[in-house]
Amino acid sequence: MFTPVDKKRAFEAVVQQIESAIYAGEYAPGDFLPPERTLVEDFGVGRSTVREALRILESMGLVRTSPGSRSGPEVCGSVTPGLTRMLRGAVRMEEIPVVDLVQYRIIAGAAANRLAAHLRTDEHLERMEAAIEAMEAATDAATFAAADDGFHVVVREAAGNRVLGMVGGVIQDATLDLVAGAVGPSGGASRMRREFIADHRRILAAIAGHDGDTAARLASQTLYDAYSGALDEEQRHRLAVLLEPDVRNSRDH
Amino acid sequence: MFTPVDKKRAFEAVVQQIESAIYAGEYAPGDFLPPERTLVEDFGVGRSTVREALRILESMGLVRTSPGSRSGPEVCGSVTPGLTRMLRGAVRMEEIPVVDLVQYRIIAGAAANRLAAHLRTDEHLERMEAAIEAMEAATDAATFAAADDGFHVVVREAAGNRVLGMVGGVIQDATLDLVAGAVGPSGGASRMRREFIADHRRILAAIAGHDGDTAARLASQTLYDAYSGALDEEQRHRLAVLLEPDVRNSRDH
DNA sequence: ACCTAGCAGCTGTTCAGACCACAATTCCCA
DNA sequence: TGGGAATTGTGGTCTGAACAGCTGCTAGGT
Repeated sequence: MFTPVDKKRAFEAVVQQIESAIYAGEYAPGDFLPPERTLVEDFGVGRSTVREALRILESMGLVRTSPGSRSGPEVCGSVTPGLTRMLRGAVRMEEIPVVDLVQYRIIAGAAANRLAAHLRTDEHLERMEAAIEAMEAATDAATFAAADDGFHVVVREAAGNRVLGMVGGVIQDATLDLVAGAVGPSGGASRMRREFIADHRRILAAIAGHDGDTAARLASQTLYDAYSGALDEEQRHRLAVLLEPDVRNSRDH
Repeated sequence: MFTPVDKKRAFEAVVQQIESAIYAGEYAPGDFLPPERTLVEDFGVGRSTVREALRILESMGLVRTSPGSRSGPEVCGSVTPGLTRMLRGAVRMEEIPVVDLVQYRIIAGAAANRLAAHLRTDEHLERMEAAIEAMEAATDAATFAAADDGFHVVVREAAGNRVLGMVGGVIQDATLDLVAGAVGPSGGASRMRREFIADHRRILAAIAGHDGDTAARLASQTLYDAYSGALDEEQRHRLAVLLEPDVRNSRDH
């Protein structure tokens, strides 16, 4: 019946006020908050309180501070770096298994490719083609992974779903080092890499042909092939469930 | 050629050291960091620097501080609440169109139901049944929406994917007021509500029968039916794309 | 008139010291 | 032996100060 009374710490109240102001649109990305010393007067708190609040907002990716500015902390638009950082931390804390990330990529990737097949413009196709050519031209694993990254960015952009785009980007960033290690172990063994590129060409062809089913299926399969090597049997099963429709209805109960 | 020199701020170095120590397992969840004043001596920095670092770690969900403790900041076990909080803020700030949210719910809901059909336990089924009964017993729209919410929570839990669960929860919260307005306009017109409940029963039956395909298809259709009334023709098309496999390959190019 | 070097002011960053509120611990007295 | 009061260590807050970096203006020279 009783709601727990929130004994707010001062800096939390400051965080909430600034956060609300940003979410309410009073400060657009690129705008500047008042300087710290002004915020001290406005909020009626001490300097350290304001600074701790700003540190929190900065770690959330809402604002950015840089010395020498004449205008105060800058409100920045993208929160994704902070999200990526925290997600990586969650993975490192073993709070989120890697297989969950891969599974999510398969789910979201299939949907994004399906949507992209319906909604893509010719400009998207050109950029996908450019990304594939960058993959072919890559000499080291990092560049290759970055090019692959670029391809999927364009796909998500073509899909036109903001949630899919934002979350997908974060998950992709968090798994970036995985794909680098999985597909291209630096020099040699470029067969897997060529196969990987060929997969992307097939996906591109399906998207170009407005064939959402094929694009989704190929994208899922390619992701599965790229990551399955690093997973054990039970984890692979959890991924394989997503690849093909069930053919057995209420059989294995 | 030259890489930008990273002029670290003092508190960032402190954050990194503590963060690494936690990730390295030197501090297990439940352990206590040294008190602030001790950290001041260890790092050779001022108290405010240590405090700003602790605020960042706290906003990431890694540590938790409470006044009066005799042991210092506590290392938290779960980073997920912080991640969820930040994701929720990001969704709010991005001003994501409603159709994108619904589209995402269809995508993620289908996948979650498919996975749940394979991985659910009997306990999950009981809780889903309880949620449906709560929907039947609901008298006002808010309670009804909350019960529906609870059903999907169990489904995501049964699906066993942390990312899907977390993102799905945030998006569901963002659309909670929508379903309340769409399905049950308070009193009267309970036909739509009964149909909605019947849909959930069918989904539950499919999950109980390990029929992932049917569960996914029903879940997508139910969501579409619930929300499509609030959308215009072009938006409905973007949703309908996800409902059934393409039967037309490279036809409408 | 134009350009440039230098200066002043504002910004964030860090430090030191002090005080308060709070909770756990300890100690003393009934 | 039990309970309450004093102690102690903790986080939370504030103040004042000094420093470093950037910006924008200004004064000087060309």
